[in-house]
Amino acid sequence: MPQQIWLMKSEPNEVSIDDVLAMPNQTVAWTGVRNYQARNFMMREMKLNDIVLFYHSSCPQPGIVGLAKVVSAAYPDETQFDPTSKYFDIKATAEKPRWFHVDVQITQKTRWIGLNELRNEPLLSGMRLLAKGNRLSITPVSVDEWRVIKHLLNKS
DNA sequence: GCCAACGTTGGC
DNA sequence: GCCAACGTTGGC
Repeated sequence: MPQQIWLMKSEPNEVSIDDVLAMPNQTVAWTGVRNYQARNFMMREMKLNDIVLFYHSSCPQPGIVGLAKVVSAAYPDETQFDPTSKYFDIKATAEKPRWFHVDVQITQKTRWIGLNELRNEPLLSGMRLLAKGNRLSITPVSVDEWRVIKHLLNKS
């Protein structure tokens, strides 16, 4: 499968792009996903070196704040086994883990492209992120949408 | 804090 | 398998 592009949401009060930049290798284990569709994207469709748009959600300035890439295959999310974690899942076992995730490495902090700016771009009207009622924390981005976003990034 | 929209759970 | 009730997401 050719390289794909993804948009991944993170809440900056949990893990901001600056938090990730401060981590070893600027890499974060994308734990805590508890939605099957988002999990399945990571388990079944993500490939090494896929491009990731790093998005801040549930915050005063929601939007794209950086670029990243997928740097691991999917593996079991340790937080599902930890009773003290808010992501603990009592139905998950080491033999049959429920939740998997990849590791993501920041490649570039970019300017902020706010939700409004994305919405105001007609060429992005089909973006899954912008679909009415979308709540998925991981959404695919088409090659055409990626091209438009790269263009936006090159503007001031 | 509100609330629309969606996903999950569990009784039947 | 249906679907009501409940929980979560996330922008505003």
